[in-house]
Amino acid sequence: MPPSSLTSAPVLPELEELLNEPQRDAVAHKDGPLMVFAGAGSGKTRVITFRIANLLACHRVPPYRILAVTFTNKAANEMRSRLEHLVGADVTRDLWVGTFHATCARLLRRYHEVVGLARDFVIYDDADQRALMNRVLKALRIDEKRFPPKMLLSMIHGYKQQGLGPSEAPQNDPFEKVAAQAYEAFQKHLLTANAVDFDDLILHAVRVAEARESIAGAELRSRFRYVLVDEFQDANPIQYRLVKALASEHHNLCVVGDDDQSIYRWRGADVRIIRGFQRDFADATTVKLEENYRSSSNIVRAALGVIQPSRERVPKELFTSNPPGEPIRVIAARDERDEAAFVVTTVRQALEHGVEPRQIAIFYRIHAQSRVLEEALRSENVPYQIIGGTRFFDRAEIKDLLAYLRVLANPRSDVDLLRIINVPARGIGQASVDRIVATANRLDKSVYDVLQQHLDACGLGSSPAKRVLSFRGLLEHLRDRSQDLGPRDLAEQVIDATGYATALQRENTPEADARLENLREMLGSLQDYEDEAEASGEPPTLEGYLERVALVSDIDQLDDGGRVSMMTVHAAKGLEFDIVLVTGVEEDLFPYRSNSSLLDPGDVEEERRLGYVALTRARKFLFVSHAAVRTIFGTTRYCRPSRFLTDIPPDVVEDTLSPGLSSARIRVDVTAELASQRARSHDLGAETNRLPRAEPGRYVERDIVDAEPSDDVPLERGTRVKHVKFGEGQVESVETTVSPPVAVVFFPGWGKKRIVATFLRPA
DNA sequence: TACAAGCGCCTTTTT
DNA sequence: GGCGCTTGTA
Repeated sequence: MPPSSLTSAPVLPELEELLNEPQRDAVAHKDGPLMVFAGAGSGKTRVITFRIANLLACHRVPPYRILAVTFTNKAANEMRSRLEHLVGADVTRDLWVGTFHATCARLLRRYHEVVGLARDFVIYDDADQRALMNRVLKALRIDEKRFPPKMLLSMIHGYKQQGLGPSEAPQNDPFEKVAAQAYEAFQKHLLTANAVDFDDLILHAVRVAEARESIAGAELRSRFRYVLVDEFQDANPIQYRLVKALASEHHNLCVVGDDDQSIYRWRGADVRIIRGFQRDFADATTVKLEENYRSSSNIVRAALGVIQPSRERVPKELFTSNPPGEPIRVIAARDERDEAAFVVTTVRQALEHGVEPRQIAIFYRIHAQSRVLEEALRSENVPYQIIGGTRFFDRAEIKDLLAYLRVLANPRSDVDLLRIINVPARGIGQASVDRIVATANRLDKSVYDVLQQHLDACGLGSSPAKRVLSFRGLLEHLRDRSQDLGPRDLAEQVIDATGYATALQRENTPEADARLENLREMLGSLQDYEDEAEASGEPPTLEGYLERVALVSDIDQLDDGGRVSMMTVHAAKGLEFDIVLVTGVEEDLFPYRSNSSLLDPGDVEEERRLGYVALTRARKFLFVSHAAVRTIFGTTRYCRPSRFLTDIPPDVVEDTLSPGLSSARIRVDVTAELASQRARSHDLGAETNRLPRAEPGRYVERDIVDAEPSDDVPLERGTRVKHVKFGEGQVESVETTVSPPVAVVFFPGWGKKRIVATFLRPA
């Protein structure tokens, strides 16, 4: 359809307030490649949903010809529900809205034979992959010490993201040769098991879509008249290839994103893809949304201060018409407990002033920080919920039950079968399992086939063989039942007939009770699935449930508004709150640096973007805290305030002391130090991100007591102090970024001296 | 075979 | 500090 035929159509009124006229035309009516740069808080999701709604409502594009891809289920659900509001559920039902993986899975159920899979293939998660890789290494006699499975899997992951098959994998050194060998065997086993991993979902779909000579390929390339991608800055190369292929016939590829919010480089996202889109599609229209409707202008300015030193960003001028609002509060705390005390006090005050808990969020860089915060909140009876963390479907008992169900759906899935062959314990030991697996490898059969037809070839003793036979009988029984039972009832049968429930009841411990409770919760999740399937007019099937579970990270967090939220900054992307508290804003924690590795400039850039994401989540109040001493992973370290703090313009900041520091017998004036650090960095203009610089081995591991000043006067600029050798002097400045803290003191007759604070006494 | 003590490691996380 | 994996012992 030529662009001109679209432009005469009307536009949904809601789009008017968000965009100026040329932007509106482009988003609502324009065909061809379209790229929308949407700054934080600028209404990104609104733009993409309105484009879809406009295509449906004003241009009469059939819904099944539109594909909208997201990265998370949450984003997909949200988009779908917004569209239901705009154009009605009966229209949106036929839209293709989903995550990359769910969309590919759906396509592959249709085109499975093109890539050699059966229709009922199963999806392996990370743990399944590890189990499979261990088996592959054993069979190939590869030394796990020299070639850690984790590293091989990550190399394979890399190849798949580049679209390289086993035969195309590089083989330049011995390591790569082993990796290529493992890759080939790994894929062979997946195929035998009729299984795919997450990367394969995309990769297989790309293979189908790119196949020049195939009917399926041609069909797929012309299937979608409009393809839209949300959060495009998170795309990895293979995902980009996929959407390019899917849009190759109609050229209506619309991508929406913000390179400043690209925070998933470590999992393959390549920010250069969004930055290079205009180069790849010379005829693309670019729209920039630069007005932030979310945050106070102080918050916007603070966030801009953090992102601006970034070197390679696409130029954008984020602005807001909102009033300045409250200053950003930067809190210097003594240690992580003191920081947590500050957080709790602040949250309580907000709640007492009538702020709803759902409007308050506490962020941290890594999960390990959450425990101390949790304890503090719990002791003060502040209701909280943790978003993310250990996932329901990662629990052992849930994975066990799922493994049973997956074996029933697809008996060839060896990883699942081996997981449950002796769970609950039924006397089939490692030795027996090894023999069965060796036989399967030798005959090139699945383990299930070996149990069925080649048990005598395993060379088992008579009593192990008897037990294996009884396990085989159990599986047969359950497979029979799976014919006439719904997924939920079948799962209940599994829990009973396998003796799993009995084994847990016999344990009679709180842990076992919790596991039973989790199993019941999973039955609830099966029930939900059945109800939903019936409501949408589809028959509930075991396969349907398994696919859903494989592609959903968690049972949807019940979003009960009565709790304060805690989460990592990564989990916070896409959310917004009136009050945000960002904790642990210290060098080596945020930006994060692991014990071993140095920060390369690319890492710092990504951490900087992460900082930008954190700050832009706040609407009205923003608190940023750092501790002078932090115990994490069992060791205590001295911490300097993050370089990002010095990038926040000083005039939007108000420095604050934590409860611990303001009541300390001696006050080491951290805030004054921070202020002077900030003043210095601003003298240097745009180079602010250079200060202070990360260096290896900076942390001193020492007993925490050393950090606590032994004196009882506030030690800050102007304080009169006495020193054993130099006599009386006056403090000029205090450095708390070194440990123990050091003061620069002017002693008449001696001049300026740097003195460790503990050697000073009040004059 | 099963359980317990010991070692080593440590982001972020969806799907 | 805590989890997962390995090794050692009953």
